[in-house]
Amino acid sequence: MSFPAAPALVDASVPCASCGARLDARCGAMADPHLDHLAALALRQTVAAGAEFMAEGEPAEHVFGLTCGTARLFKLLPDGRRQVLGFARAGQFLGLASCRTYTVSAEAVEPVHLHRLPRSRLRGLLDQYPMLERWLLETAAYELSIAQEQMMLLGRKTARERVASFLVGWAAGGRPCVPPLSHLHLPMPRGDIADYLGLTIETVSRTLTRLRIEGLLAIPSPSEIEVLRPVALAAIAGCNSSPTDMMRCDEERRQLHPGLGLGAGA
Amino acid sequence: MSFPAAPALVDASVPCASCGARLDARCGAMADPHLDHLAALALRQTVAAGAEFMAEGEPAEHVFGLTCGTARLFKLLPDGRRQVLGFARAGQFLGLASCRTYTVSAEAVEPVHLHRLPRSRLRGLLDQYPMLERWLLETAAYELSIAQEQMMLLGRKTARERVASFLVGWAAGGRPCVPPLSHLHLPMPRGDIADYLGLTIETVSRTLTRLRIEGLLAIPSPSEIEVLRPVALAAIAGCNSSPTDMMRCDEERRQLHPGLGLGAGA
DNA sequence: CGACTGATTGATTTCATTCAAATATAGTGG
DNA sequence: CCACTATATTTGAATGAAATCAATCAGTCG
Repeated sequence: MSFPAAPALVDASVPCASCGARLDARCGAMADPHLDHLAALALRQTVAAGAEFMAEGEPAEHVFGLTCGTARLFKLLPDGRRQVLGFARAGQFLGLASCRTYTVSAEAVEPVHLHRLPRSRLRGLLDQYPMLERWLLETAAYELSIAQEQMMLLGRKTARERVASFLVGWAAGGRPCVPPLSHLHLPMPRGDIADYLGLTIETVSRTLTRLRIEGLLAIPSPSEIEVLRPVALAAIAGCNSSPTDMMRCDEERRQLHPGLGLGAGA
Repeated sequence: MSFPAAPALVDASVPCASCGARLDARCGAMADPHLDHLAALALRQTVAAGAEFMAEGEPAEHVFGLTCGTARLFKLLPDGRRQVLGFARAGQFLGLASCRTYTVSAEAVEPVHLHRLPRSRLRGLLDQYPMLERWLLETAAYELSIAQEQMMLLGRKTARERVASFLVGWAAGGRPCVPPLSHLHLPMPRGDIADYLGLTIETVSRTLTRLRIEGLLAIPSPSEIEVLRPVALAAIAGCNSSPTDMMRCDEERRQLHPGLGLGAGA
């Protein structure tokens, strides 16, 4: 709806906008040897900004591993209302559905590099590398806890709290490692943020403006946000999903699987 | 908050309100041989209505398998606002957290029978039975898709659509098998439903009344609801999460793991 | 039978949405 | 390089759906 008709998948010669890498380069994620093997079996692909590469209801024939860029995961209601379920970044897996068809759609927010692995091959890999299955299980459990935190946000938080939570989460997000960034780059438009937070574009904009006026943020451009008072922002976001909690949680994950930082996918 | 202080865990001599079974009986779920083995290693326990048996933030020392009754899973904000994440019924697993502490709390809505398995033993079982891990992974992926559907509901549906979705989901829920029941028993109070749908008690009540006046429902008592026009109700609920979709999805799961019908847990 | 809890109904308020307009930003072709 | 167009964002005013505040009603239990 909010986005132009997908111009289909695109070739690889253009360097990735956010990391400069090309198709054959890996952007630093997926350092685990099992995942190297997995990557070797996968097709590499570049997806143009705005293009859909996974569609709710379509046969779930592949799993995807993002190596570069940002994607939005979403569902639509018949009348066009959209819920953005999360933003996937380098290192994340998509398409681990439990049934024959995808349950969510995914589009590139900015040009995305990904590995496309046929589901049939994944089955074989799982048999070959039991640790991979354990890792996927932990990842799925982690995704679930993220989704539950978002349910808390959508069901019970105010607009102000939602926007603050989003910024705090995005700051900690891609690199879950300490410390949360104070300068945020938001590659997605306001409409994506609104649909992620269960708000409208106008409310997101107004709320950001208010946080700016109150001196918590600076907003040099719509896609660049400077967090001036991170502690105050985290306080508004609510004690749950605080950087501290999430970091501790992520820390444990990293000890199990060094070199990886995963987030919300499906 | 909304519930009395948990009167701690209770002994086993009282028969389960909803199934009549006692501690040593299994209520028909967990027919899979691996799960039989799992059950043999677990402590059996009865939890009184209103009692909390899993607490967000506490060390995640056990996983739980419900054999009888209904539990609510929830998270709290510091100021007491509550989000109910789901209702667990017989056959569901709880406590498959990705980090050292539980990320959600669980309370019995009505008296609950459960198996309490030390996490350390689960680790061993996973090594012993690779299929169990695969099954858990599929379950987690399924839970995730349920959570995403709920995010759609919380972020983008109206009160009317939320209540309709809840009723449709509950009708299909416990027994995902066809056909959805027309007579629903709701063991949880209105406050639980409100906190599950991101609404207030009053709005839930008003909405149910309106659906009753419009001839879609009959409400002989607060906990008993008769669905008079299931198709119309499903239409209000929205095409997504329609009985048809969910049933197809569940059907696939059942082919993989006969004798089990799992739902939303964490 | 009162006292208590949970559910329903009513009156009013409020926060976010909707409708509408202005402003900023990015992209394109002359 | 700049005017011009299209798109995204911000801001403003009015509306509305659900929340809040406040009784009333209906079961339960000692």
